[in-house]
Amino acid sequence: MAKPRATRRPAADKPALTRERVIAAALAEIDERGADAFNLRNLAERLGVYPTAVYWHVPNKNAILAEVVATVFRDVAPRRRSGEDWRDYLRKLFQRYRASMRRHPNVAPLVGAHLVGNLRIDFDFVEGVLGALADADLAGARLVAGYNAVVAALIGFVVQEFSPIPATEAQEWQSAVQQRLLTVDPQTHPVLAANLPLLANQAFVLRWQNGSEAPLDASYRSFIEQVIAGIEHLRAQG
Amino acid sequence: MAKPRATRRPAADKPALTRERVIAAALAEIDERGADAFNLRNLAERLGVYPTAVYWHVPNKNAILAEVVATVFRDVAPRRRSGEDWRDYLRKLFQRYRASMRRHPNVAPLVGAHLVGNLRIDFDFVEGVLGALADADLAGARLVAGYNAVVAALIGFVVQEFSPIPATEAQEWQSAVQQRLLTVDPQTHPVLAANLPLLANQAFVLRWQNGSEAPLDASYRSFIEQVIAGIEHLRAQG
DNA sequence: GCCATTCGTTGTACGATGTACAACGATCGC
DNA sequence: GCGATCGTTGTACATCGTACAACGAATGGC
Repeated sequence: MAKPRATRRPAADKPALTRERVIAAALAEIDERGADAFNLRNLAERLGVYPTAVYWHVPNKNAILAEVVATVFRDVAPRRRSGEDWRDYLRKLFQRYRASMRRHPNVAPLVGAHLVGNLRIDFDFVEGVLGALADADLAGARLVAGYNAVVAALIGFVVQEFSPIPATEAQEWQSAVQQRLLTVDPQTHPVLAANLPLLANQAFVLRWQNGSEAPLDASYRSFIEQVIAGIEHLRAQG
Repeated sequence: MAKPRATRRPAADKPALTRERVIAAALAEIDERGADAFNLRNLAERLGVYPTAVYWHVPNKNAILAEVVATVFRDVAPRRRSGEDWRDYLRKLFQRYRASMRRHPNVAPLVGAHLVGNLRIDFDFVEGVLGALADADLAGARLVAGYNAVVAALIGFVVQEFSPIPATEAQEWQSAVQQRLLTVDPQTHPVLAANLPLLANQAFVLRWQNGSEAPLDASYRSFIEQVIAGIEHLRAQG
């Protein structure tokens, strides 16, 4: 649907509804209210339009969400500089991906949930990763394995870091986790008990805030190096 | 809500509604229809009960979903055998986690989406990972970094591997991806183009089926070794 | 410069869904 | 036996996605 060959309404009073404006407004809605609370009526209200008007530009809600995700991660993949070390390229890619997510943390649950919308077949992204790994002398099955590892790691860490707590349960969740942590039994869980202060709110599963409020910067930096070490291991083996 | 000190209805004709039966039925519903299509009316129908009856045993829909996820991953963490190499322990944990997900692939989107429900503070799981890493001589900040890396990797890969395509769009999606792959330009995306046959349906973002239909066994096996190599790298550095 | 056509929006409507709430009956402790 | 409590029935409502039918405004052909 929608073949807007030219702006129809030159300048009535509203700035003319376009697919791009719909997506941009949707992203703004999600940023402000969260992905769960996102709905078409609020979106329409923001656009100053009836709810069903947006259906002219977009087939359905899911398409909007997919488009929003694609927008957030447009141009994450850095251009490959000739002669650039593949390690540096991966470092840059990981940092940029996380930076994009940090700008719009509320889209995190949308990214993790579906195959659809996972970087919707962004060939530049794929080629970026593959090119780096090819430079690391990976080919064939090892190239595939390396690629899947990088993508899984990249998306996995960041999605989990920034996935938000459902707003309605935020306070209860916070104190529930904190209380739970006080009940750790040093007999049955010695390492956890011994490292509680270090882990509390700084480790997956043991957090009560997400990456927006309690970013895992140090862990992520280390994670990138671990991923690279994993690739080094992969290329070293037969 | 719900302090069933004893089975109230001994054996009228229905087998008595309990929290456990509600969760089990919810899991069955999700297995059959997918997480998106899950709703309380179908759940109630399966239980032979009015929709609002389940509210006696469970506060709301989200709680059901969280409980379902917890059920699927109950006892994923293997017991730590004394003297067992930490590498072997991690290998086992990774394989068991994936096996659990494979049994109930439709819960994958629930796992990825929210902090809540992420292995809902299963201390045994946490202690398992921490214990293995402590055996690898990690402590302090490096222990935290290793733990976060392992959890992110573990959940990230498997969630993405098994996250299902929304059923309604399955066929269109499949052919859309396949067609898209035929348009790859070897000039701008040489590595991708050269490896298309290897990557098609076997690599993230380039798939049209999920892990239930096209499992990434080889990639996952390699991934586990890469994670371990990452940990080795972490312990080696200052 | 008029008019049929197409585009984009306004309105209306409906079915699905989560869940609040008030009966109401069955069961159990006494 | 009887009152309190537990668990279920039944009703109701607000919210949401989206189908569908007008309807008006810009446009291009004449």
